[in-house]
Amino acid sequence: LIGDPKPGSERSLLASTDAEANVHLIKGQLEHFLDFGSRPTDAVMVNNADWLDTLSYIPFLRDVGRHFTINRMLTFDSVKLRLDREQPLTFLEFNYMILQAYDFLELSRRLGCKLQMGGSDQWGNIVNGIELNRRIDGTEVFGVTTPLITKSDGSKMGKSVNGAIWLHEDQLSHYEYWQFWRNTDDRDVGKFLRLFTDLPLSEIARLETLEGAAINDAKIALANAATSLCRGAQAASTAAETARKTFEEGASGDDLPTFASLAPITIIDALVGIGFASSKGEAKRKIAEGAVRIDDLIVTNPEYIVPIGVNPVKLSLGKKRHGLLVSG
RNA sequence: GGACAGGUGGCCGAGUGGUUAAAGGCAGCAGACUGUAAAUCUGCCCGUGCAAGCGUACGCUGGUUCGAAUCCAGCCCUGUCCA
Repeated sequence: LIGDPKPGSERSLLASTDAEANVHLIKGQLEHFLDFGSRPTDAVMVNNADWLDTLSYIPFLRDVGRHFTINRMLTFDSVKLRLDREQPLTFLEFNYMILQAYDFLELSRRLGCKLQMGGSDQWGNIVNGIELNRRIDGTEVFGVTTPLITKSDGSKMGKSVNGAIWLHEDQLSHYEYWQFWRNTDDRDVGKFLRLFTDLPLSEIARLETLEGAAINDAKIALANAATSLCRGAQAASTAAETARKTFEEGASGDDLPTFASLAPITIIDALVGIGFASSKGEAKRKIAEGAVRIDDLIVTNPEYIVPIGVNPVKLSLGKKRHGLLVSG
């Protein structure tokens, strides 16, 4: 219910019911990668509300707060950035690092947790937790941080940046997820293969040597492996097959995004309906730019009516975005 | 509580009475070139409409004016310094 200070602005506060719903969703996603069972080596997911909710302010300040100096807290990046930019930082946000440090203390006490891992932006928070354990309990715990994953163009692979890559199908279909990896920048292919797939390193080494047009094979391997891992093998092969049909044969696969209509509709409504354009105006502009095709024929007439029949109609925006218009 | 500075489109940031749907940059989308890559060049980038236009928009609410992002008043919010 309290988040890390974001660089830009204050976080909006989540209602506790929303936070709870998020917990379930996150667990669902993690289950693709971890086993939450009862065996000794299985993963456990805990809720820090279990200990944070019952904290009393004054005892907490006396026991934990005295181990933190403001001087030090002000030097952490998340805080410093806000202050340097003359942006507001509320006391609520300022407290986040203390609470995260305290979480580590509780995890160590309750579950014998010895290691905290996170992105490099969590460095300060993790170090605070390590020190807190040492100062209060005299226990030795550890932290590991990894560099934030960036693309070769310098942009972060975060959920807040545009073109976010969503783990959950509701946010991004299997096909689009596959396409994300398929469209990886050449320079990132090797890195992503290592980070996001469990392919043998020898195989990755081989794929990395591909150059020129052949590097596309490596991208396909990346897309297949990454999609299998997160979305399942079935989803990966369907997406791959759809992509193959669509891009290599000029046909269309059934995993493409679809938009259903009962009656023939205008090309503009079709573009908006399927999500290729966010407004009618944008749809018109794209038509004027010659970017819109129906069954691979460029549509120049904004009044064009798309026939909706038994067979799906392929609607394309640009070279990469394809979808199907179906009856229904 | 006081003094000063500020709140502009997804973000950054110009703009101090009309020619401002608001310069420029970033991000994004499309076209050309390619390999469903990058770089580069070009176009687009509030909504609606075929269009003229209309609607909405520069923290909020009022006011002045033929006309306000721009002037005035009150309020809200932020920063810096002071108490």
